[in-house]
Amino acid sequence: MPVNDDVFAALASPARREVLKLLLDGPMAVGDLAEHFAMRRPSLSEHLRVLREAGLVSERREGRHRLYSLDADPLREVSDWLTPYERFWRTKLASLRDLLDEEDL
Amino acid sequence: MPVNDDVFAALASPARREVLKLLLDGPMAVGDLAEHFAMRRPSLSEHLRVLREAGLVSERREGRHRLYSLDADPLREVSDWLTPYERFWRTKLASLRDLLDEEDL
DNA sequence: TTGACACGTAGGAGATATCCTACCTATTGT
DNA sequence: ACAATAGGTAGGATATCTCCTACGTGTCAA
Repeated sequence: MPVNDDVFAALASPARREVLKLLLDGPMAVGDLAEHFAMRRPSLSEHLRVLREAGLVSERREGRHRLYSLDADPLREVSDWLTPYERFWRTKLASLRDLLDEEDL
Repeated sequence: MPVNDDVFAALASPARREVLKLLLDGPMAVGDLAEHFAMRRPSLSEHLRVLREAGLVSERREGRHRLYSLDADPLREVSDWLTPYERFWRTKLASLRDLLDEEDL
């Protein structure tokens, strides 16, 4: 139930978060993903490996392509991890709204 | 509005996530925080610096103590960042429920 | 005012991350 | 069968992380 360290570590890289974002539009082959990055493909492959090992993406072979798709379960765990912190920003928002309400007088 | 890279980088360390967890119970001095860790204090100071620069904690000097408190705003941004991924686990949960419903026949 | 306390900073060692080039494997089209 | 395509692996250079010890700074208490 606790979030695996690998998930937070995987999310620490902007390139890997960008991969996840691209996969929001559906499965994508490595070559198509690569077009969105300045790095060489082997570097992207490494990022994909990190994402795979964190359980954030999965791979399906389709002919000579490899389609990567989003696996969001670990992100749900991150969301759960955030829960105890919610009240800390809820109260901030409440204070702000109170402030705005006063302004409205 | 996008999450700063520093926030995800800060969250990548289990020690730093543990600090955030401890601060859920309220502001704490460095010495009290240190009791929960095997590392030496200078290492903890470094982690606190990373958290500070990510805007996740803030420091208040109280006599010769320094009280650290949680600053959850960046975590709200992480929560916002997660939003587009929600439907990916929502549908998973829905599918699971459908499956269970069928089992119940 | 002087010693003890609470922390931070400096600097360095070792591990890990991130990028690269070169090369290997598997699949497809001809 | 063979060249081209898609993508991974190997290995290395450099940067960054994470920990350490040693030391500096500010504050309090006697």
